[in-house]
Amino acid sequence: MYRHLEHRLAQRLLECLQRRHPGVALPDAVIEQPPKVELGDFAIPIFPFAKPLRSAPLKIAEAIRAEIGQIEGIAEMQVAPPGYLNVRIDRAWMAAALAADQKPPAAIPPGKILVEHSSINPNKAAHIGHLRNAILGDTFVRLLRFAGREVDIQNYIDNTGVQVADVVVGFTHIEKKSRADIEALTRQPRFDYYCWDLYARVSQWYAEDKQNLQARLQTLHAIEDAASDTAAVAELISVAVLRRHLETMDRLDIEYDFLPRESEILHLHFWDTAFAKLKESGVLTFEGEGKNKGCWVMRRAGTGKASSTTEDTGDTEEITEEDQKVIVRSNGTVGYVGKDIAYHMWKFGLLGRDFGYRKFYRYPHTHDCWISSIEGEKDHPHFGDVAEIYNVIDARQSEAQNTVIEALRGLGHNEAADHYTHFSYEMVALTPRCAAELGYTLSEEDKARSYIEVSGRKGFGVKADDLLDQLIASAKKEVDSRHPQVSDPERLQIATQIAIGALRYFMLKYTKQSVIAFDFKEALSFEGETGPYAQYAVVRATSIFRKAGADPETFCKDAGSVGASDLAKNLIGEAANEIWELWLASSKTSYVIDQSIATTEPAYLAKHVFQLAQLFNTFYHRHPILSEPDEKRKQFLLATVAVVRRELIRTLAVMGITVPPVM
RNA sequence: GCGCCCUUAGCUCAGUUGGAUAGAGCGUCUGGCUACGAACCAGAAGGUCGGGAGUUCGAAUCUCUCAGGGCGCACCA
Repeated sequence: MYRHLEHRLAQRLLECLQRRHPGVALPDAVIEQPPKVELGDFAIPIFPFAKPLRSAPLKIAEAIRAEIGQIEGIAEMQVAPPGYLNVRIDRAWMAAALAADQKPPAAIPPGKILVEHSSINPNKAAHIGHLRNAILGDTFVRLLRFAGREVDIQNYIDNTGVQVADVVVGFTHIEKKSRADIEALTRQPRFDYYCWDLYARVSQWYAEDKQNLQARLQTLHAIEDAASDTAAVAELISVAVLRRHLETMDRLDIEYDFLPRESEILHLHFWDTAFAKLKESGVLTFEGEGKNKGCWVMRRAGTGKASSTTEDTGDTEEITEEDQKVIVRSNGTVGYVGKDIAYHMWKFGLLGRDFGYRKFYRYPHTHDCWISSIEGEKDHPHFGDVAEIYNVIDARQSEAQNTVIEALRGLGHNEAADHYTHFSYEMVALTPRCAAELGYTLSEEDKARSYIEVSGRKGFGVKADDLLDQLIASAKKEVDSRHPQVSDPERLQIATQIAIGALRYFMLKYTKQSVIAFDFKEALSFEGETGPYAQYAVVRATSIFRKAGADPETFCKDAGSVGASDLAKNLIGEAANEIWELWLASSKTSYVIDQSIATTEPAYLAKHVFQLAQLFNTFYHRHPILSEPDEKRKQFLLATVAVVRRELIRTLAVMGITVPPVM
């Protein structure tokens, strides 16, 4: 509702000014919130209009106030020095709409959106860095779906790269395991943990003797031949680890629709098709000399002149060696960026080829996750060919991402490039204290740092499942002591919901560009600005209704529970400001979700959820509800609780957080 | 060397398109449970928004500059 009113206000303001001053070019009106509720609900700074209208801000504000006329949902306007127009919402009108859960129609842009996230190398257990990626991506998907968009979720699997090859080397060269041995191991629980340790050992083994790196090269080469035994082993390992990753993410209610794999990009000749187009369009040039002799290269993103300033002749200008990105190596093999270009052409439906598909993993509620395959099943959903994409990939890969975008531009697909968003975020590192707790010896230099980067190669990091286990155990202890009368399975269920709430909120409360310095103490906290804080507010609200013998879901819909006159009586006036703030905050769900999408910043939603919960807790303490003697007043207070509860549950759900019945 | 990002309270971070007195959480100190559950609330202390210059009616926010930190810049992914 808040969003709707804001739009209406902006539109009417513009109309009013245009009527008064026909033909004058005016800046867009900025609508913000006043620092205090006492001042009003919207504040419009009039200063930007002073110059073009050659008049004092206060005078203009006064004129608008007098001439804008009646606006539905707006009660009054006040001019405030030095030049604001403060607008008050018609509180009873807004509250009635909110109580009835009215949703004004919003224009939904057409076209499907593809969100790619997680994309964990299938060679070892997922760690906290991967959790940040998956939680950001999954939350963004939920934001888009809340806004009415159709979304496909993809998780790109690099199953033919060095990382998988390294673990294969570990099994075959260090542990000398047979294919049957490995197959047996993959059936063990948490096979990904086994690989985590083995991967670290392999890195160690390479460091011991550079000759050992020969094994990596041979293995890497053998994997590319789909018929080889090595390829079969790699497939065995990568599929088993991938399955573990899906299980881990499933614990957090994170699901995928499709898992495109690099092996299919290779074997279904996506690259060959892309390569031909890239050569034809001149995006790729062949280097005849220099250090990149024999390679096909393109200009690295962000180097050289902007494409718009180059002459239209399209001559392939010389790219200095420094600015060259090798796409095809001199031995004829294609690198990661090249495969990514082909993949992204496919995403936008620009390649003219498709994957084979088969079912891979079934989520509860009969949702299937599909995986790429060479042959594939006859009937399958249609993937790719989308209007917009978001790639949740950490900030370190921004240059590679931009190179892919530039390749699309070079191919003439500007529209696709414009709808390609690198959803960039910073890594999760460990505080020195946390690293020490994990048993790592730190150099003096490291101790002085504010954070230390995790390293899969060294086996240095916090595994996702371990963190979840710890969170659940910690929450379980609390629930056990608070609710001894509840059955153990139920207590575990509650503890799990709390753990997920804590984890997801923790990963979402930081803005994307902030490096998270991970610390168990903070991550395991259930107090203050945390998920459980918000969950607790809902539990309290639910509890009130339980004791009142009413259903919070239907309370407001039941006709006559709270009449318009009661809303007005309880909401209008200075004394009601505090409760009104709570209603106002509850009205902002769509507004905040729009902002989060437009800025690709889920933290904005997290902040809002916390603020709403905080306002509710304050209200809760100040206003005893069940003991309220005035029955009409009591009904109003209950309606307030019902509305806040509904919006908290809604916004938490967008963050992937559910609320237990008690906690 | 080039490119991107960061520097706000003791610590960890918000601060949306430049707007009214810069905000949270944690920690510290002081209070509040005969309960609509204290995983909570009230209050206190704590800030030259890294330094400097500029643009503007107005700058934590934009520009320039200096200092400090991080991350990229492979025929790796």
